[in-house]
Amino acid sequence: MSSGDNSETFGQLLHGTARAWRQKLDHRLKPMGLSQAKWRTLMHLSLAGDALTQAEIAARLGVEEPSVVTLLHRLEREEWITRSNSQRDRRCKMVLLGRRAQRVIGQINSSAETLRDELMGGIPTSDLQTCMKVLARIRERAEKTDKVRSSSNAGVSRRFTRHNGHTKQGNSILKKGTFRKGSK
Amino acid sequence: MSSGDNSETFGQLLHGTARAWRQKLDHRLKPMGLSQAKWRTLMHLSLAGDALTQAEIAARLGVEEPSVVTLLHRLEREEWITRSNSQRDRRCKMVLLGRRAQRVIGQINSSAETLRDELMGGIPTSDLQTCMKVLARIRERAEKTDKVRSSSNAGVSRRFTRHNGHTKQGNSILKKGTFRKGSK
DNA sequence: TAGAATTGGTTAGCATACTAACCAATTTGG
DNA sequence: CCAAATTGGTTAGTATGCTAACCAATTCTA
Repeated sequence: MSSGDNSETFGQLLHGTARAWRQKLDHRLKPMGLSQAKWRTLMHLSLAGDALTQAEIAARLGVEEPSVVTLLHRLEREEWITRSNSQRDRRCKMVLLGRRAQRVIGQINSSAETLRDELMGGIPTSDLQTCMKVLARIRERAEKTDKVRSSSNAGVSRRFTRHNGHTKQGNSILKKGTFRKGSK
Repeated sequence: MSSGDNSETFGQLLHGTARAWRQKLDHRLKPMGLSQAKWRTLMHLSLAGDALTQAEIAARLGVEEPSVVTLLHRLEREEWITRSNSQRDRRCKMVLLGRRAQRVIGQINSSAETLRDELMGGIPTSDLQTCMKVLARIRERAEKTDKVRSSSNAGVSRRFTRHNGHTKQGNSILKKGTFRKGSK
């Protein structure tokens, strides 16, 4: 019981605010067939002005790659984006804004911007800056990986678990690990 | 382009911070078989010190009732809580902390509190207060229902859609609406 | 240059939250 | 008192995000 034990925890407030904002934006973008997640993806593609790989998109969105896969599937199905194989690296798929997106991207962004202004308008700039400073500091700490104490068994255990055995091809040799935990 | 066009939008920062916090807490609570959503539910039950209805829980968590249903199912399956029918109101289910939860609730809360201190420690109290003030103001605005302009057709359209036709019993008469949008 | 490690992408399975639509029970207004 | 409205809870379907495990391609290294 050290710091914020007033009526509401800082964490509650933080999450509640983020949730309310997301909900509001989702609601505004819905008539255009979008949502916050989709809009953010398109926005980053638009900002980049160029094709991006899925890994780059994941990094910019701040989410994991598997999450991006489904997201891009939906965006592709609705023809917001196009995916093609890279020439230089056959592992990569290059993601491009489709025509449909290019046409309405401005309108979409301005919706998000209007909301931003509605929500933050009238709040003193210095307060906003303080707030952002605090948030940035908290996020920075939260993103630091917990000291994991991986002393004894590092990459050893759990090598034969296979909780779902979907070995598409008949390979019988396990490739072992490939851990990739704190990628960055 | 009025307010926050620096390197990162306020919204991005807000969501990123909330996400990082949640992830971190989930990670810490995982060894105890919990997650943020579950922990918050147990915490509110513990604070109340008494049985709560599902609607009350939803309100305190700040989520919709259908979300609570699944959440409570999981908590019940894992024996963190108990549900029983209310005597006074046969519609209600009273939710109680199970023994398992009562035993470890303190430990769980202190985990969350430790994290809170780690993330917010060293930040000037006045900065934190400014930040909370800003967040509260933003949330308040975001939670206000968008003026919906429901002038012409209010409860009329979309009455025969039935995108999923799961009429458990054979009733052929539609009960129509029961809208309940901005309940509070 | 061959094997190991890394990197990009995917699938399966799960957690969390939503909306729309529904039933059952209770309250309310004529 | 009875019909209408409201309230508590549920189900179906979907969106978004995660981790674990995997394949294919590329890069690194001994």
